Amino acid sequence: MAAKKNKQTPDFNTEQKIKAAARLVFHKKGFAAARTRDIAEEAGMNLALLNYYFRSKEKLFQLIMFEAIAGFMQNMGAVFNDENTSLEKKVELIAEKYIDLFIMEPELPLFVMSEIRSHGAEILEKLPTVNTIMQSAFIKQYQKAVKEGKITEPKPLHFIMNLMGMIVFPFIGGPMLRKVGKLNDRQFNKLMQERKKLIPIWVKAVLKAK
Amino acid sequence: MAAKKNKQTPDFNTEQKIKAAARLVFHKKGFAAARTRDIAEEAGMNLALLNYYFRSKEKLFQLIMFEAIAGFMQNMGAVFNDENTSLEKKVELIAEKYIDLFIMEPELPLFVMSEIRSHGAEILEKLPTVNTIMQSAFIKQYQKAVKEGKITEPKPLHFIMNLMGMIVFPFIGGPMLRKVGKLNDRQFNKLMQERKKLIPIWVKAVLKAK
DNA sequence: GTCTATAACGTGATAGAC
DNA sequence: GTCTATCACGTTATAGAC
Repeated sequence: MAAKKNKQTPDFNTEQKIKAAARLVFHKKGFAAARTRDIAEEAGMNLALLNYYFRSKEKLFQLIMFEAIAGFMQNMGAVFNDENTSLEKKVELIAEKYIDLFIMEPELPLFVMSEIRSHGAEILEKLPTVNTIMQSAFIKQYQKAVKEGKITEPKPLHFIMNLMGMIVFPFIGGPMLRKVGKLNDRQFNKLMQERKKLIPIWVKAVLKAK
Repeated sequence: MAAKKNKQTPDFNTEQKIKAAARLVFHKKGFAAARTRDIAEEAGMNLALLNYYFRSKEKLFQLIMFEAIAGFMQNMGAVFNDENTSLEKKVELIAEKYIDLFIMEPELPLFVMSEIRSHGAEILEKLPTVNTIMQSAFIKQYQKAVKEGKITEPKPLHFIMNLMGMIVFPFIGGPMLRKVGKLNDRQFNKLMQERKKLIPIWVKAVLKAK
């Protein structure tokens, strides 16, 4: 605390400003379409600063991408592997955490999926969770429930596709859905809030469908 | 029929070759990351030909984009507006047509969604169906079923999100899902084939969930 | 119609003054 | 640390020979 440093830009320094601007522009346009000049302008400063702080567009992108992936992971991993929560509870937690995340950063899902398409393997390598999902507590619980006849669809992958589809698609198709339903941002977000409660109910019905 | 023309490249002319190559490259990389040189090389010919036939990268892209959108539409529109098929039948038709389409062109959904993000409004204007969905026979049937107590969720938009999410997400997240489930292309496509039958069943369960 | 060579331009990155 | 000016390079597009 004490006294503020007597520098020109006190609280949010330029490095943070550039990073915030980079996140915005990269998420919105993707790596290839984003121009370093866009980012500099968005940050309200000169292009040269970007290279001064981050060396290159590529380096800056890696940073933003890593944080985006980390955002995806921190939710997933812990929930999936917790042996002390039921399958139902896990679904509730995943729906709630992801929808909250995507309401805050609506461009995140499409950004990550698009960049995986381009940079493919390199990015997927950085997702350790991806390799462990099929051994998680979640999967074991699912398979147990199948054996006990509580679930009709035997393949957990179908279930994951359904759950993630219901959660992610509205954000991927956001612009189109706003147009279809003539929704403004507030109305759209309200729908997403509803889905936090509804998805677990729907998913439970799917599990017992036949 | 008669005799073939005595030209060098008989059946598939260069224009078609370039278009096919452009579709491949644009779908895979998106507009910004795609280079005209990539397209020319993919078509097995020189860069100059591309400009000779299509004037510019932008023009060629517009063409590919338009066809991609048309692919989306021709399925949608007719099915949604047919007053002589039941709600259940419509779901079956949509699931089947879209999954067949996406198995043939797996990059299509992510391509269209990504480019809508970048080019936004301009592209959505070209989707007349988008504006008419909420007045379609499909929606009227849905609302009627809600009134009759056959459906618990009153908002058709939630239903559309769920249906499209289940259909589209596996292709959007294809690379990730292959990794998660350690699936090769054949196994992945087999899963998608299964989903053609399963999605209508699941969706029916969702409609009655409470 | 198809090619090679090159022009015209946009973008990422750096030099150097302040 | 921050700016302006500029370089270096890759990419789109075109000119012109064949």
